[in-house]
Amino acid sequence: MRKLDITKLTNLFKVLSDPNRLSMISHLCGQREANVGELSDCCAIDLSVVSRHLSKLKDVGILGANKKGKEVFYNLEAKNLAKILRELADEIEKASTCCK
Amino acid sequence: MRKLDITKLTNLFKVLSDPNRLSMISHLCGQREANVGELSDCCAIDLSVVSRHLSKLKDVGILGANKKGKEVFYNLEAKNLAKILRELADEIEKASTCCK
DNA sequence: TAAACATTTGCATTTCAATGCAAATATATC
DNA sequence: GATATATTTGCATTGAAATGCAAATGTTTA
Repeated sequence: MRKLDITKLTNLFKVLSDPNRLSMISHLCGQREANVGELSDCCAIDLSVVSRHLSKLKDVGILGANKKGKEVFYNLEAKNLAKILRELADEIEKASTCCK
Repeated sequence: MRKLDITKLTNLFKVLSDPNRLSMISHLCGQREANVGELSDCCAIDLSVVSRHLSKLKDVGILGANKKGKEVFYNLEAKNLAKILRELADEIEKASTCCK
C-alpha cells in the first residue's frame, strides 16, 4: 500500500474547504476565464479578500492565472484537479480493499 | 451544467482538511477496522479529541461505526468516499469543457 | 507626468475549529 | 451493586484562517 501524503492532502483540502473559494471554482466551471472583479460577484466579500482566495487556489494548482494588461484572468485547471481527485479515489480504494 | 452543491462540498472538504483526521483515514486504509484507543496512536492528541474527529468523519459518511461491547470499531467507507471524489472529478471536468 | 483603473499587500479584528481536561455515560466484570 | 474500562460530552482556552479597510503596486490612457 502506498502511503498518502498527509501534509499535501491537508493543504489541498484546506484550500477547497471554503464556500467562497468553491463558489469561484463553480463560476469558472461555466466560463473559460474571469478576472478578479468579475469573480468577486460570486460572494459578498471585499475584493481584496477575493484576490487572496484566488491566490491560494492558484498556489495549489487548482487555478491558472494569465495577466493581460491591468487585469488578471483566472481559469480552472479542471483536468489537473480532476486528476488529483481520481488518483486519490484510486489510492483509497486500492489500499482499503487489499489488506482486509 | 449541473451546479455544485457548495455547502455540502464545503463540509466534506472541511472534514478532510485536518492532518489528524487524514492520519486516521490512512490508518484505516491498511486495516479493516480499529477502535478509538487504537486510532489515537495515529496522532499526539487527547483521546477525547480523537473521538470527536472520528465522529465528524462518520457524520459525512467517510467512516462507519460498529459498537461491540464497550468498544466502538470504525471502518473506512472507502467505496463511498471514492465514489464521491470521482463524481466530483467528473462534474468539474464536464462542466469546464462543455461551455468554453 | 498625471489620472484612472485593476489587483495586491499590510495590518488589525473577528470568527471558527482544534485542543485538553474533567466529568458524564455506557458496558462489562467482579 | 461496586469497580474497571472505553468512549463521549461540557466547557474554557488556544491558534489559525477569513475578513475589511487603507495603502501600495502595476498598467494603461489622457
